[in-house]
Amino acid sequence: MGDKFDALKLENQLCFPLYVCSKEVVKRYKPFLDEIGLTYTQYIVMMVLWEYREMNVKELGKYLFLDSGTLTPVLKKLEQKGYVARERDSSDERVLNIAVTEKGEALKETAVEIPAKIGSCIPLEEQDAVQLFQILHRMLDIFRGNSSLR
Amino acid sequence: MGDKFDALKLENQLCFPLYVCSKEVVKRYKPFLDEIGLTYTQYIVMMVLWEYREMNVKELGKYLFLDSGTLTPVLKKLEQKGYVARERDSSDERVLNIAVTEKGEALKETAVEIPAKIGSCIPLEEQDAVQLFQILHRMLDIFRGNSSLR
DNA sequence: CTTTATTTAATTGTGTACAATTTAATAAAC
DNA sequence: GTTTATTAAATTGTACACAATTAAATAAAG
Repeated sequence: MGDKFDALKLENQLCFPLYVCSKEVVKRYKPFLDEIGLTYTQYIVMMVLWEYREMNVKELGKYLFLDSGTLTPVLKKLEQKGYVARERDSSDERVLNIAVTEKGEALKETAVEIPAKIGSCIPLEEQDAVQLFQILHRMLDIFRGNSSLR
Repeated sequence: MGDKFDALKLENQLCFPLYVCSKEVVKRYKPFLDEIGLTYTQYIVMMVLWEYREMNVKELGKYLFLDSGTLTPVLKKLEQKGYVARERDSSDERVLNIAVTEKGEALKETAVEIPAKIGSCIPLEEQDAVQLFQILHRMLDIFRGNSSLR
């Protein structure tokens, strides 16, 4: 029937399955990311840079919803691995530009195989997957402040 | 049009918005959880214990998708705060039972207000929220191995 | 009964995440 | 031109999250 504490039950939350599904899906990426020696966070940073070639830390943070406290060590690690170059902007020394290196560009050729391999990591019917994709992207737009995109 | 690297674009991923939305929603819980002095992880542990009163670490981990490396320090913190009691099982000393204390039970009365306050943390139309809830719970069931529940 | 295998938590090490502060550089105000 | 405010990264501190290992207890096999 339900008592006054039903609202506190885990099964009635939207947040909890969101939190768990996110973690579980990311966890399923690991074997594939291990093959190219990247963590999930490093991977999404590289995805942005593969697409845009160069971006500063602030822009990267806005795009990925991560702050400098998270990005700084991740970018230093990617620099160590030789996939990105970190260089201060010549016209504004506060800005740090991150650019893909040739080695980083080469990694893209291996990485491009990953999304297909990973398809089965999200155990949903095609229909549900599409629905989920749309709803989450609508939410993302709102978080980005682009709610006008409907 | 799209090139051979389209699969690597962030906007084409399902995982990324899942990852971001999870973090952003949890972040929006913070002001409310601060009021009762709990972190999100501590909160979901308490939610299980408020419902079941007592559970051992292994069961708790299965329920929350967390391992002892995460739970041990969280449970010690909750014990410090006086909300739970940690006691070895008398019939099997390997098992650590976690039980809500009276103080923990008292906290429930304050916490019950939280879910309602938080409603607006997920910026979705009612219809989308219901859809999302159903899809994520289907996914959760599969992760739990209960795929037979349809 | 003793050796071996399994199970449960705890521990260790690495990598995020994020709030809050600090530092340096640039811009704005005076 | 100097003071003041703002901005961008880096740093610091706290709290997960998880893989891998360890330690202790129990169960199974011999």
